This record gives sequence, structure tokens and C-alpha cells, in this order.
Amino acid sequence: MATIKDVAKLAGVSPATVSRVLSATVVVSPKTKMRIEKAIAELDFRPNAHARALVSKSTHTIGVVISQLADPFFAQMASSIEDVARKRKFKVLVSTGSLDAQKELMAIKSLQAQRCEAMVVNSKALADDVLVELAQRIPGFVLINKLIPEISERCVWFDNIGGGKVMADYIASLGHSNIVVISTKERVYDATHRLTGIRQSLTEHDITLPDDHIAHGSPDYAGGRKAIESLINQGIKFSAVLCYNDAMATGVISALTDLGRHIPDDVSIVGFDDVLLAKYCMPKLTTVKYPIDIMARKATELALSLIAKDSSVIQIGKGYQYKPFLVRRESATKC
Amino acid sequence: MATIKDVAKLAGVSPATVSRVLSATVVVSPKTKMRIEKAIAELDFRPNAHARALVSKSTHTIGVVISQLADPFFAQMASSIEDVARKRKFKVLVSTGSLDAQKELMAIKSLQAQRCEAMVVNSKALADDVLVELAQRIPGFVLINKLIPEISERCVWFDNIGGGKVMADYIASLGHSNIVVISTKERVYDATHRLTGIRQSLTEHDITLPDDHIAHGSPDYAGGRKAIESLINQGIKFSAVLCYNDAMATGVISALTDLGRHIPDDVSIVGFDDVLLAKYCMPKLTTVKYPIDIMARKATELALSLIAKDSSVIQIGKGYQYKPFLVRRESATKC
DNA sequence: TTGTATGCGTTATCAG
DNA sequence: CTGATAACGCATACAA
Repeated sequence: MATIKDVAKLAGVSPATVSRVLSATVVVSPKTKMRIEKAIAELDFRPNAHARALVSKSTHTIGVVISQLADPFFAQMASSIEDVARKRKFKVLVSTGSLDAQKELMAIKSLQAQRCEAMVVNSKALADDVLVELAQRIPGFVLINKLIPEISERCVWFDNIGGGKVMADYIASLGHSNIVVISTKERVYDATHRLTGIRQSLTEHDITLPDDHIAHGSPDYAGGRKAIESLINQGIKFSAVLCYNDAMATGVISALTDLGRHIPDDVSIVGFDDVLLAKYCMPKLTTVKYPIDIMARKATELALSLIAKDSSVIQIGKGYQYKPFLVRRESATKC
Repeated sequence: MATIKDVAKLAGVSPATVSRVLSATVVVSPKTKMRIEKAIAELDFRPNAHARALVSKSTHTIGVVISQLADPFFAQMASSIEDVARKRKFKVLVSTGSLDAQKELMAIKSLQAQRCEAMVVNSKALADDVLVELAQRIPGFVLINKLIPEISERCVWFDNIGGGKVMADYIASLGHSNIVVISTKERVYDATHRLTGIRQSLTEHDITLPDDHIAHGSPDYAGGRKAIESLINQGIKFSAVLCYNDAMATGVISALTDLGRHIPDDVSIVGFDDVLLAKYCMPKLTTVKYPIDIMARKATELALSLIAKDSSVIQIGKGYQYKPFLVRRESATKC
């Protein structure tokens, strides 16, 4: 690929002048400018971003760390980040961290090696103190899935406990008292927090939730199926199912329907997240809204503002917590 | 951030020696090696990828161009690419091109500026000759959504015409003859090819498909709803609906169900793509499998092999066409 | 085994 | 307005 020297030679000027028309920061005579632009086009020249990064010490790149891209929830998140990044002329580097602390750290280190200026990370496995250290070391580091008090101004998070409450409150208000919970062990924080919220709410409503009314599974369709089947096989009776997420809820619906149970007449089901799926499935899911798109946008803007040189005002806030709310659709009804 | 010089100074050696332990290509005495590694850890040093790229002329980066990340289909594609890339220690740079030729070109140019060695692009809007030129200029360029004869060995594509046939053949074999098609105008190639396949099949079965039996909409849930509603409002009768994709199919199911029609007893519906959604919705979608995960893996491997220096054997094939097949689930039945 | 010097492609500083 | 020249951080050919 052609370099700035080639362009300079072809246009009969010095590399410095070519650089000037590229950055458009200094005035160049219209004549030579035209000549240079012609040479650029002719050679199909593209300024080497690495050389630029090296000398300018700025890469205009934002890194994204998520566990997996294929999950609609994370895809939505990545998409929102990409959207605001692109509008600000930032490139997006994606690194997946699975659910493994080692891999997550590798992902972040790789992003550091690329000299990403900003970083939005959804960490499932890294210890808090490691994340705190990382945040201190990396100026544009923003955490998107949890609050760590020491770096609260770098956190954007969702009130999962409140989310658990919302779903349990609703189902209690519908008159249900035989409730089961489909949870997961794979996304530690989220799941335990949601469960905590559920327990709080149920206690307030004087509804008991025995341990054997809680089943675990992988946080997807298959996991939902298996979990609800295990509950049924144990002979547990229930009129309402509170699910860790929408995907599991669809698995529950499917398993129950196969067994001849009607949703929501026989059993009410509440999901969590409100991914696209929730609107598409039948019956449409009543679920708890997790505004990941808005959160991802905010996180990206936060990360970008942290590294903005032109902003004289540095805002140190207390972070951004987002609240859940119920989306009433068709999968839950009165007992 | 610390540089190689800082490390060298701290370890009491020359930068060259540090570089040697980093690349692990030349033997360094165990003692100095240990000293250097200690210094690296102490300074939390990360080799600057840009400086490396500049001098080594290799970035180990693969670029991905897709129209949008939020769509489950593209998310799956990006995920598969990322997966094989990571296993080969390649970074992934994502650029979205919407459905606009200008933006797609911008996305590719940006990836070029980053000196991506490989590129997997799903182009919806760029003209074939532009793509051919791009492929010729960029060694690791692979097209994932269509065949362009001039660069067939750089193409991985799906037989959309065959896919249209598969769905129409099936619905015809079930005895349906009043068929409507829900298509879209937003993804030109795919949609017209699928429609072509449908027409071919129907002609073979002596079934007519009047133009007013074809409705268009955005390729999503809402588009499916609107399209089928417009058909109904026109008073068109049908017992089977062939949809451009699964998302539209769910919209159709929803609209029809709202109108009291039962799926599949009253109306049979066939989707396309077999995204996750198809398994989750109710009734589960009978659909045409589009093996995007396998295709994306293949495309990535192809792109990577194109730039592999160590492969003495260069395979010039005729590209990779993937065939559709029907996934029979619950949304279609005998007339 | 290790150190020195050079260059990768750009930008920025300083003269002219 | 334009042209040398140095510097960014690293890898490598060449010396030692």
C-alpha cells in the first residue's frame, strides 16, 4: 500500500505538505492541495492508522469486553456501543471474555496493547479489586454491569434486586402464592441479586419460597426447559414461574405447553430483560425491562467523556443506576 | 504507559534484549530473561501494538463489515468470526455499514486504514465491480453473502434461490395452493433470489402466484405484521404464508393469531434463516436453515488462509456455496 | 548472548 | 505557504 512518501513524490511536494492536507489543519495553497488530492486518489492511499497512533498518541478506538456476541442481549449492547462510537468517529474493537477470569483479563490486556483509549467492559468473572485497579490504570475504563463503590463514577449498572422485586410484587398482586423460580448459576451477580429481590418481595407479601421451589439451569431456552421439568418431576405444584431471563422463560413456556398446561390460564410466567424475543414469542412475555441499549449508550458516552481532552469540566458523579419496570404483556394473569 | 526502554532500563539491559524475550524467537540467557520479565510485570508493560504493526508490517487483525450488530442473524455471524479469529490470535475490528453504499465503503476504508490483514464483508449495497476491485486490492478480502464470478474463490454464499424452492416445494407438497409471500425490499439480493426460487417451484407445481399475493415490509416482526395485514385488508384468501425471514414470520403469526386464526390448522407458515427465535416462538417455526455460523467460520478461515505466509500451497477454489434445507417444526401442516 | 543502529509511516517543530 | 528533521515504540540486521 502506498505511503505518504509515494504521494509526496507523485505530487512533487514534501511528505509534510501531504500530511497537512490530510489533517486539514493548516492552510495549503489550493493548487498544491488539488495536486496532492489527485495523487492520493490515484494511489488509493490510506493513511496508516498505526503510524498515526504512534506519533499522535491517540487511537480513536474504544474496546468492548463481553462474554459472548451471539447472545441477543450482548449483541444489543455491542450494537449500541458501536452506534455512538461511530458517530464520534471511534473504531470498535471487540473482545470476548467468556465467563472466565483469565480470558476476561486477557481480553482487557489485548485491548490495552491496542492502546484503546476507552473501554466498556461487562465483567462476569473478574474480582472487584482487579477491576478497581484496572479502572485506575485505564483512563477511559467503564464498567457496565455492576457497581463497585470505589469506582462508582465509572459504573453504569442495573438494579437487579429491584428487578426481582418488581416481578415478585406483580405476581403477588395477581394473587399467586404457589410460586417457583427458575434461576441460573452461570451469571453470579445478576442471578443472586434478582433472587434476593424476589425473596424480599415475597416475604413482604407473606408468601413462602421453599428452597426446593428454586431450580437452576443454563441461562437459555434449554436451561429453562430442564429446570421446570425437574420441578415438575419432583411433584411441586405452582401457578406462577419467575424466570431469570426471557430465554429461560420461553423454555418454560414450551415445556409447560408440551405438558398440556395453558399459559397464562393455568400458569403465569414472568421473564426478565425484555429482549426482542419477548415480543415475538407466543404468548408474548410479561417481563422486566432491562434497558441495555440506553445503558450501553450512556456507558459509551461516559467512557468517551472521560478521555475527552477538550472538556474542561470533569464531572465526578456517583455513577448511573438504571431502574427496572414491568412490561405487561400476555404471559401472566390473575390466579 | 511504560515503553520497552523503561523496561530495559529497569532490567539493566538494552531494548533489543527486551524485544527478544517478548517475541521469544531468540534465545536469551535465563537470568536476564527472568530479570526482564520481572521488570515487565513491575511496570505493567504492554507492547504497543501500533509500533509493532508499523515495524513488523503485520497487525493480526481481521475486519468485519456487517449492516448491523443488533440483528440476531448478524450477531451470530460476528460471533462465529470472533470465535475462530480469537483461536488464531487475531483481533476483531467491527464496522457497520448500514444498508448504504457510501457507509459500507467508509467502513471498508476505515478497516484498510487500520491495516486489517483479513476482512469478512457482508455487503448489501456496494456494486459488484467495486467489490471486485476491493478484493483485488486487499489480499485477505472475503465476501460472505454473495457470489461474484470474477472473485468466486473469495466468496462464501448461500443458495437463496434453492432456499425459496425448498420452502415452496414443501408447502406445495402439503397440498396448499392458496399461497401468499411476505417479502422485503430492504435486502435486495436475498429477497429477490428467494422469490425467484419460490416462483420456479410454484410454476413446476402449477400453482399461480399473482403479484397481489406478494406483500413487502421491513425485514422484522413489525414488517411481517403490517405486510400480512395489508393482504388481509385487500381480502386475499390464503392457507399458507411464505416469509422472507423468521422475524417476519413471527409477526405474521402474531397478527393472524390476533385475528383468531389458528397456526398451523388454519394457516401454515414457513420462515427463513432458522435463527434462535425460530425454536423459541410458539408454535415453533418450520423454516429454511441458513447455516450462517458454519459459513462465517468458513469465511474467516478462508480469509485467514489467504494471508497465511506459511502456507506454501495456495488453493484456488471456486468458492463455497452452502445449501438450504428445511427444518420441520410446528408452524406448517397439510392443507 | 547481548548491544547499537536503522527504519517502519506519520505528525509536529522549526526554519526558510 | 512549504520543506527538512526529529520523534513516536518497537523489531531486526549487523557488530561485538
